[in-house]
Amino acid sequence: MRVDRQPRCRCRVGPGRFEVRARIERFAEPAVLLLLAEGRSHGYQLAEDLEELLDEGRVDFGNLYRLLRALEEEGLVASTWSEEAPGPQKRVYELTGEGAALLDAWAASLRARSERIGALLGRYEALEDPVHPRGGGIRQGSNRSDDQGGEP
Amino acid sequence: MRVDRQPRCRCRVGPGRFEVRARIERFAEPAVLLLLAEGRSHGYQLAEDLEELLDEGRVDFGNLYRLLRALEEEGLVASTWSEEAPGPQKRVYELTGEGAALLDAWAASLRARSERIGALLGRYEALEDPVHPRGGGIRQGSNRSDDQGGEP
DNA sequence: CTCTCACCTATGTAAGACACCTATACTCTT
DNA sequence: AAGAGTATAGGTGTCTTACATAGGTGAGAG
Repeated sequence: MRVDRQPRCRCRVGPGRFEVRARIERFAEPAVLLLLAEGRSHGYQLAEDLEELLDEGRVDFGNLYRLLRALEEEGLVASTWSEEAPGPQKRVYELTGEGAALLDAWAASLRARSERIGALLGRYEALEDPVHPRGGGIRQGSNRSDDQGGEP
Repeated sequence: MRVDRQPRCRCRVGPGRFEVRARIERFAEPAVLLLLAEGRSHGYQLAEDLEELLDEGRVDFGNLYRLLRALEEEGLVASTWSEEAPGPQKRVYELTGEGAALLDAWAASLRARSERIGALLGRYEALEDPVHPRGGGIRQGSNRSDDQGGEP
């Protein structure tokens, strides 16, 4: 009964090798709002479009449907059960004015965050030290993890 | 006994007005690693530098110290109590080789994430609809939040 | 007809990240 | 002695989310 939870942000996959997923909290929200701004859609379809837009692994259906219902409760999206559908029932969502305003706020915040990331990356690039494998090298020497038990 | 917790990601501050904080999860970690790559430092000093680097509100000391201890436990940073200090004792941290490798991984992931944000913003800009107050307008009509109880 | 499978929606749970709060101790000024 | 600034640390509740499970519909296969 293996668990092997995928780590939320990062994990070490070997000596000097790490997997990092820089995730934006609640990033699914602006993504969904954008997709709905581009046109009405239903949960399952949104999940497929999100997969392409977010470029992460598979989207979690459970959380997506929860998000959609929460958005509706807040009046940011509105839904109706599709009538003309031949297949199983679909709850079709569309953006409200409030939802569009929230998308605007998200866009502004994302732009600002992107600039902050750029600033950090700029300082990272400016490091001239021998520090930096630049190609994912190992270089794990100088691990002086001794003597830190020496509180005077 | 007011609580008024600052919202984690976003909150509505009025009709059609939202405050959004697009946060990167665990963003303090690459920031701390970068600061230590630029030079050894101690917790309190890091907090001040982080404030400038992250451009968010005040940094939470409790979580920062917890992060530093966790990083040390993983061998990503190493600490010693400063001897020559005139003030109260400081635990001075420096980056290890493993820590530098993690910083590299973070940088790569942040770059990728930044591109994803750019892609989303590009599609956002491409919206030609009447949707978009562009100046934080209200426009909250069409909130057709009725009839969604009509499951056939 | 029944079975499987793809489509579509939904709830439960636990781990992880974090905002907010409190506590301790040292140093220097007033 | 009191107070402010520096420096480190532990506690806790809430939000976000990865993973698990469940139920309903329609189409095609056996």
